[in-house]
Amino acid sequence: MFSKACEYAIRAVVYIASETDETKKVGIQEICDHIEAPQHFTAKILQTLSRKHIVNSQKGVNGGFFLDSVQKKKSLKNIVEAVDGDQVFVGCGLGLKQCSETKPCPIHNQFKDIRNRLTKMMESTTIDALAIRLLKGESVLMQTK
Amino acid sequence: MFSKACEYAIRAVVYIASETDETKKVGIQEICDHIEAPQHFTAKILQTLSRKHIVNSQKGVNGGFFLDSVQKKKSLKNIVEAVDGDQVFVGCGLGLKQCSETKPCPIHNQFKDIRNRLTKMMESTTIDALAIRLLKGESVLMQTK
DNA sequence: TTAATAAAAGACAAAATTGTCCTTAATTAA
DNA sequence: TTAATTAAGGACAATTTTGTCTTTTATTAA
Repeated sequence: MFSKACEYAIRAVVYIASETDETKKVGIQEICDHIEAPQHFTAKILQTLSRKHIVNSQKGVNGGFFLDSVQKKKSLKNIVEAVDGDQVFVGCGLGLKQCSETKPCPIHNQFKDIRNRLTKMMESTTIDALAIRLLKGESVLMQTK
Repeated sequence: MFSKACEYAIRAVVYIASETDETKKVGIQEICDHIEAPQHFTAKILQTLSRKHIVNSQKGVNGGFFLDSVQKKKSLKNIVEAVDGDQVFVGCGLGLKQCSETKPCPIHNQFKDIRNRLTKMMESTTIDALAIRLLKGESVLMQTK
């Protein structure tokens, strides 16, 4: 469904949201320790997200990544689009470039419904909602406890 | 969502279903011409599907690929599982190996719903239903007209 | 039996994705 | 101002996916 990069991105952002605000940051090492993701690869992904203002970063002593209150209100869809693009939300299920209502692929209508539901789900799920549940211990980000 | 291999697989199988039966076959060249897929790559995929009895194949003069009436009644889910495996139907949205009801990832429930709907959709969509619509001109398999 | 045909199979090659390592730039505490 | 710290950035490597080409095997029509 999503690329590895996108999976790491969502996990990293939710973790950052759960641990930071305008006054408190976390470093890449701590992030990756808590989401079990490759450090340098994840750092690259967070660079992208930082450039797109989905996360904030600060270099130097006491630097790190953080999300402010505005960023925490954003939806998961923003993260996915920043990392994987929008094909998962709008693309044809069979990879046809010109799939449309007038020239539909064989599964056009069925697939459109799934895609639209996925889109709505990702739009209506906010980063902070997930961060709060994580803090309550109602969800996990690591493969192994 | 699906790999390129899986997209080609579905397109190829629907085309084969629309053109063949126990008495009539199509060759790999004709298949690929009609679904705009790379010939040798698609041939490999069809070998896999043939080994898994999702399509039939016959070597030699007047050989080719075909689907019998039993195979045409199968669902798309079989094709996807044969090519991409079952992760798209059962895997965690964030790539956690140990995501479960008791240790859910942050989007576990929302994602499970999407996954289940996708599964049902692919289970309830049969190859012959798509082949029939294709024959009626109600859907297309090519990128360009 | 032979020649033609068509899928199977294997060897590669290209491209994309994933992952690692090292250097650079920015920041701050001392 | 200096040293320590931390993200940014670039180069590169490994792996996976996608795609191509050639040879082999099976089948059948002549």
